[in-house]
Amino acid sequence: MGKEIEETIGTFVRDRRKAGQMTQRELGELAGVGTRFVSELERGKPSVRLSVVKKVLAVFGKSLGIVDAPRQDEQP
Amino acid sequence: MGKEIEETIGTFVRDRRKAGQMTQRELGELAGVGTRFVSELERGKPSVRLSVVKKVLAVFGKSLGIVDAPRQDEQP
DNA sequence: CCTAAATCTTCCCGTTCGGGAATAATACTG
DNA sequence: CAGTATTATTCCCGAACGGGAAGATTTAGG
Repeated sequence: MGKEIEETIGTFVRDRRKAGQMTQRELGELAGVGTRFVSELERGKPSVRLSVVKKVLAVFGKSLGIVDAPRQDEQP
Repeated sequence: MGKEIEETIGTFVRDRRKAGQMTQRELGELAGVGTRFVSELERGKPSVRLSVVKKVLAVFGKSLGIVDAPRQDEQP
């Protein structure tokens, strides 16, 4: 089935951060969040605050939006 | 400029809830969250937990996803 | 209008998030 | 390998979330 949004966000953030040659600390400073949060976010921590996630995604020109829920019976 | 995601979520949830003839309490029970949270979510509370928002959106077959950030200089 | 339902607000309060620092574990590089 | 940079984990702790209930306020109907 589809990846959870937390995993999607984590993967996205890590990929973009690496693509930009940034360390977690640098990204944290840019986003105005702590390094521990960046680490946990990238690893898919399930319960995070929307407002803090937004700050990180904003660094990459992204935000959150409402999308169709992934189907339960999807093919891998 | 573009609506903030919190406002978008709030409006979406309220519209869909009304369309389904539900009260906030009924929606809360369906989603497994408190009525006060439903109220605050619908009114765009900025700092909410991703995991709890997901539970509410799931009732309507929706989830959250990464989208392009709304431009700052957009037309209304 | 008047009433009842629905929503909003406030309260107390347990839970947990997130910052910062320190430490451990992992990944790079020469 | 060794030595270092980066990342993960743990700790303490203040801040904030979210539940439930009670009380105000708004809305909807008759």
